[in-house]
Amino acid sequence: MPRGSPTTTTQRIVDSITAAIVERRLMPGTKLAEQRLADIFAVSRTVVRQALNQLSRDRLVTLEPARGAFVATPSVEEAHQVFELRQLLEGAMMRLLVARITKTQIAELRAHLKAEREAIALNQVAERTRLLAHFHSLLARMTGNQVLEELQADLLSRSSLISLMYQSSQSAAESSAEHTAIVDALDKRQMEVAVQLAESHIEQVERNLRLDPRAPDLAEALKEHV
Amino acid sequence: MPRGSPTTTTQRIVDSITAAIVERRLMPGTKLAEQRLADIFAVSRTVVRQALNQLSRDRLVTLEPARGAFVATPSVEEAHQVFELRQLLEGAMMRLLVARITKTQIAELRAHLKAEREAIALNQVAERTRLLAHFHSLLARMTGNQVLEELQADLLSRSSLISLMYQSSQSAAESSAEHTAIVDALDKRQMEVAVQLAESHIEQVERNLRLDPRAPDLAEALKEHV
DNA sequence: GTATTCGCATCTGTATACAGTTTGGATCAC
DNA sequence: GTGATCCAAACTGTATACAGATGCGAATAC
Repeated sequence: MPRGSPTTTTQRIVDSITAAIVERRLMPGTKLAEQRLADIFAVSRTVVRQALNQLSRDRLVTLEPARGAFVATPSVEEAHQVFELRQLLEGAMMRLLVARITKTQIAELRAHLKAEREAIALNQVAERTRLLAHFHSLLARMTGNQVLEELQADLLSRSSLISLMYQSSQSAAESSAEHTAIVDALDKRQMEVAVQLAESHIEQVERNLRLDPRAPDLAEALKEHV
Repeated sequence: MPRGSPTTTTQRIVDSITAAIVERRLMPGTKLAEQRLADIFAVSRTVVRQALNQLSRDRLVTLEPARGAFVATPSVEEAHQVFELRQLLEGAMMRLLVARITKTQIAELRAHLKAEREAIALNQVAERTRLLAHFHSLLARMTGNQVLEELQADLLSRSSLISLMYQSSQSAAESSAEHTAIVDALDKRQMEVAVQLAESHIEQVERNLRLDPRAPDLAEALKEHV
């Protein structure tokens, strides 16, 4: 059981804050004061600090010495690096999956794709966002490599923070179509096609971000000196 | 500055324990009692606990509820997954590096290779082990992707723990020769050759481990029930 | 002699207390 | 009226205190 024990108090708080960040209820740069969180979760600052430390290792929170914890504001450079890594990783995952994916797993993916399309058709924004990200979790899980799966989970939550910071102009329908193409290639065991599709999909996701250096850097300059 | 601040007290302790584990001064399974560490480092248990939490996220230490912290004893399965991920990742790194590595970097790698050979010739065991691992850090750094570099650092320390748990029968000279072949391929921009060499190198490292399921599983069974 | 149970010592998990730093505002000088 | 300085409130970082759990050993029953 590599991943932390069932549901310790600290983990509960980590999960709660993670969800709040990913679901855009906490915006990047928001200060996370220890005492306030302690009051909210009805625990002592000790436990809150542990949670904040974990979140900082996940890069969802940055800790500034003697100043406190803030929801992370990933730089353009970091954003690019996260997506570059995802591109490498998901390409590599395709090579694994073409060799070892089962018919059952393909069916599971197809069911997921259907759910994606439904959420898109019904215009359920939160749900479709969740599903579009979850597709990538599924792929990682299907490699059967838990270390890889955990890494992917980290990268996905960071991606999520990045996407909400540099709003994406990507069409959900387009994304879902790309997912479908990837599953088709996997189903037909077309390795190079799958790799190519997976890599260009991530590239597409990145390209659709507003990675305009001006706005975010201004925000960061602000944060540094105010 | 993604990586934690310069040298906080906590980080000092994390680094110290990490070094102790990697340099085989703390064997897998060793109990890390909080008060003893607090005495050794002349700090309170609060700080030690923070360090242990970080180490547990790096998978170098496992925390058992109400029982304490222990130097991790990675399972055969986990070992395999770490190496599988490294194989994917380093293969992918080659694709990046063939495209962007500079002559200066190649020269740096060649200098490193020379140092490897010297340490091997002089039979400096600790130094040659360090250098053989550092080669992989260098490759990661040269991608210019800091997120990737940090991931690689994590995987390398885990690999180090794994190697000392399942002693490697690998010849250092052979490893170094494989490193040289990889650099040659990068120098000549032979992408597929470099990828192939990098992947088979990691495979070779894994194959040379005593991944005998009996011994370690027995040790773990022990740990669970005694 | 073996096995089981009870109790004490030790250790972890959490809360609280205290010291040092940062921050924001008010006061004062100009 | 504008700017700098100083002070107080608030917050972080660390240590300590306390409660609960664990584990080991002695004592007892069989």
